[in-house]
Amino acid sequence: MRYSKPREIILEELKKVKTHPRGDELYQIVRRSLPNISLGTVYRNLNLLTQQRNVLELFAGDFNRYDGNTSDHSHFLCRECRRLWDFSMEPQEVDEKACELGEGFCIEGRHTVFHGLCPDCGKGLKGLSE
Amino acid sequence: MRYSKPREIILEELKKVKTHPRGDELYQIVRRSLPNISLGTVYRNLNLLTQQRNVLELFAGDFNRYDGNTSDHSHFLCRECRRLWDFSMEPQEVDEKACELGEGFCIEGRHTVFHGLCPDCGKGLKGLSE
DNA sequence: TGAATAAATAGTAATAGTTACTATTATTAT
DNA sequence: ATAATAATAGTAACTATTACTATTTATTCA
Repeated sequence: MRYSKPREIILEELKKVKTHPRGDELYQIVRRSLPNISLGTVYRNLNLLTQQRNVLELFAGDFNRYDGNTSDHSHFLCRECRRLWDFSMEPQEVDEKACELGEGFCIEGRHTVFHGLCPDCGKGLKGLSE
Repeated sequence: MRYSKPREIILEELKKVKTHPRGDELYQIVRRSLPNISLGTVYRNLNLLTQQRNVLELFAGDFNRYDGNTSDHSHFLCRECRRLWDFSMEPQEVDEKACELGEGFCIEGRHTVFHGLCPDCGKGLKGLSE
């Protein structure tokens, strides 16, 4: 993969923001540094950076969101306002049935999605160890 | 909320399928029983049923998917084929760094989203206990 | 250096999942 | 039954995302 200035700035700006912007929201941010950047360039590079694991693609709420923080952490999605919060609590620490009113978050449930390669798509990989 | 035949069949059909269909996919399924049903009706009712917690809205992969099984369970998203699998393993059981080649699933990571009400939106609720 | 190459981009059009709208139909209460 | 109104069918509109193409730009190698 070849170096590109737009890609460098896209990653840089994503790492700066604490929220989890959608592609088009990040486009608006990046446009402040690169007024002529194209929306497609942002999306294309977000997909690239996701594949390289330089950014995290979050499927939560309604649209794809991107997170420049690739370290393992959870999120909290409010069913009312649809905001996506960073959430440091580990899944196993939380009694999901209880409304954690003390913390201010009323946790109604959780959903864990593992990701990687399924048996079909991981076949080539499996071959390496055989 | 008033009874409606379409809604009854939408829920019934969703509970039948083992996969996690998108709204439009479920529409195709329901059309076999109700040929005149409208796509908007399927989406509207999926949103309703989600609010009532009769179905689970899954944000994983790329589009909204719906799960008739509201019991607590995880999913596995393949980054290659984008299929979403049911996954019985509990988050805490899995060493995410290891490729679980024995099981056939190569787990590269996980993402947990808690859901409920954030401090702002849960204010009314908090008032009850004060 | 400086062409040759091919990857990446800008700008735009197209795609597709989802929602909004409106006239009509169907459910419920009186 | 009849009134009130929630839900629907059908369609149009919306919007996040992707595809396409001519152009620009980074890299290679003579």
